[in-house]
Amino acid sequence: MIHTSYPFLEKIEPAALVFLQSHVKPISIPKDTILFYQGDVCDNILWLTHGTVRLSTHADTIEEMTLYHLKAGEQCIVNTASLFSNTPAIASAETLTDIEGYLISAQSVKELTRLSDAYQSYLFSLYQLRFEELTSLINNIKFKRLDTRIMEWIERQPRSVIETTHEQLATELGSSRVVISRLLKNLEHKGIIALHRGKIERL
Amino acid sequence: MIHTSYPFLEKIEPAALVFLQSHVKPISIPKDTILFYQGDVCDNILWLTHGTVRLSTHADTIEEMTLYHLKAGEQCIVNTASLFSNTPAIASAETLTDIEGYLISAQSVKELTRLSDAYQSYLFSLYQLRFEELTSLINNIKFKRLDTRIMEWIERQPRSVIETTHEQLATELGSSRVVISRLLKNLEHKGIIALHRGKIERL
DNA sequence: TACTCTATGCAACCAATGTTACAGACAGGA
DNA sequence: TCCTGTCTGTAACATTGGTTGCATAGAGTA
Repeated sequence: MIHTSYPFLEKIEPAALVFLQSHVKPISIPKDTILFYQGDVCDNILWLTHGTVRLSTHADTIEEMTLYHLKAGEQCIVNTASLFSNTPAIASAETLTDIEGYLISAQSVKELTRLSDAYQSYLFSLYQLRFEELTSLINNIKFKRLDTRIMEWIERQPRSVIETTHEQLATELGSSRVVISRLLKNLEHKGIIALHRGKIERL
Repeated sequence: MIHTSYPFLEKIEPAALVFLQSHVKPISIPKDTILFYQGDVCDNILWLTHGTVRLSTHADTIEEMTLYHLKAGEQCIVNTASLFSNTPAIASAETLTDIEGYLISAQSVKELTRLSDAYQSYLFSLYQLRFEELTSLINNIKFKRLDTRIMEWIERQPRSVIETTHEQLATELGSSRVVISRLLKNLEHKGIIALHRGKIERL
């Protein structure tokens, strides 16, 4: 039996729900696990109920940058796109926390899509969300300076004391540790933030 | 009566087809027309049957860059996303050629989505396509040098003699004319291309 | 031909970001 | 306490791309 906050479950058709109950598999995965690599072809779908997953792309080099974060109630679009069109995933997925959720096989997901309009429109709305986020990311990368992007990132965080290292922020924004440290120090001099070991404090 | 190469029409349900025939409006629009601006809320959908439309974002400044090109048989995702969720379009659309197509009102599109599974999966596949393109664009902007991006752009063009100005290529790639000219000249010195007025020749 | 508009070339300079290399500070465990 | 790994600070330098300003070349037309 599924216990989850997935939004489409509220509207799901009875037949689809019955189908689902026998075709999902609960799963727990520890922090810092790679779920799939950019280039893999996915053959099942993760429904995340607890925790966070980070999706990132990299080019030929080691450099990488975060595309978006997957949160509870969301199905990963990269995962979905790879599975449905049987093509290599265009990003890598890595757990940022211990996570819990359900696994659904490719076959079951496709069957569910046939059975449930509610599920289809859920997928559709997810695509729209990610599409907007990616476009906004392109705008940021292309037109905004890195210090501005750092500030906006800081302001997006829920708490004023943010537990992160400069290194982590660097991979999040697709930059290097040294550059981030330098710009953070500037922001501190301007009195906008305070820096501590492993923490950034928004003032 | 609709005459078009839209792929989902081959599989469309009879009832949906009947509905469609009385709810689309043929339209012709000249070259270099803005269809909508970034920030507008779209209230109808364009089905493009002839010509090309360019979708571009800009930040606060005048700088802009091309997100993707819309071709015959494709429905614009930015248009769709804005219409369905009633939110501002995240990009601007401009005709690159004279275009022909059909206009469908917001209401009719929503009705069509209810009536037709074929249409739904068409939309779905379009989202996947654009999603992959955007991710790849992010990768290019972030990790590739401009001369590489120019070369890849040149290689994507169907003919070896490409009719474009440096200025046009600059807005396509989100750069400036001077920089593009400089890098093109380098590529010419390396014997990769030849430059003529208004033309770039791939060697 | 002369005029004009557009496209291209080029030089000098600047700003943003990345790289390399090293030093010092903090925290936890032996 | 000492040791070790991690995190942060900082300087010097390289590179990419953007900007400004001007010169010149091609193409069309009066």
